[in-house]
Amino acid sequence: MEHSKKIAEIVKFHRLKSGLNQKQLADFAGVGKTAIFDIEKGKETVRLDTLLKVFKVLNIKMELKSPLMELMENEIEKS
Amino acid sequence: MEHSKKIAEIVKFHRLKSGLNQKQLADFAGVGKTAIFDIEKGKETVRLDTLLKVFKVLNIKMELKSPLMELMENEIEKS
DNA sequence: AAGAATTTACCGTTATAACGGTAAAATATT
DNA sequence: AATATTTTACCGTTATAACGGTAAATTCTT
Repeated sequence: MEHSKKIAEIVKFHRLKSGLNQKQLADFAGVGKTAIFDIEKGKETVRLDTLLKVFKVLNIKMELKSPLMELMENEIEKS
Repeated sequence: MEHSKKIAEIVKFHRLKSGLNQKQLADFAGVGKTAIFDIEKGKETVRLDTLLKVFKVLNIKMELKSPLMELMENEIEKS
């Protein structure tokens, strides 16, 4: 499954579990109703800040992982 | 630290470890040089697809986490 | 220190994300 | 089945992301 489809599923699931409709989630997140609709339809071209506002309301955390990541954390703590 | 600053750091670190300059990374990712510059400056308003193209080149994976997530995976495997 | 490479910054142009309004379609409720 | 709620879809407007060009500032190399 592509990334945005997974995001779509996750957002919709969390919204429903929170007992919100699209408009309510939009208002809580401070975005337009269209943004929620688009995200849940798997739109790839949403802006990061829009997505993050929605994640915040739904208590979803974004993590980045890579083989180099622990190496990076070591270098940062040295600084 | 805010989200986009962390993203900025991570992208820059990975780019340098890959031995690429901003233009080269931009070309590999199929985005403009300005996009890399903006991401590394912590711009929040980048588009998701732009960010994901860059992540792909740098072998960075995006994961979403939440308390509800395992519940969701269970429900999906039932379907 | 001089020169080369890279990054930062600004610009004008183009494409389009975000928005709210509206209405039809789909879903849920009674 | 009828009604209410929610979602989907389309629209026109506005704001701005993405882009490449350019040049100044910074960093790296010799």
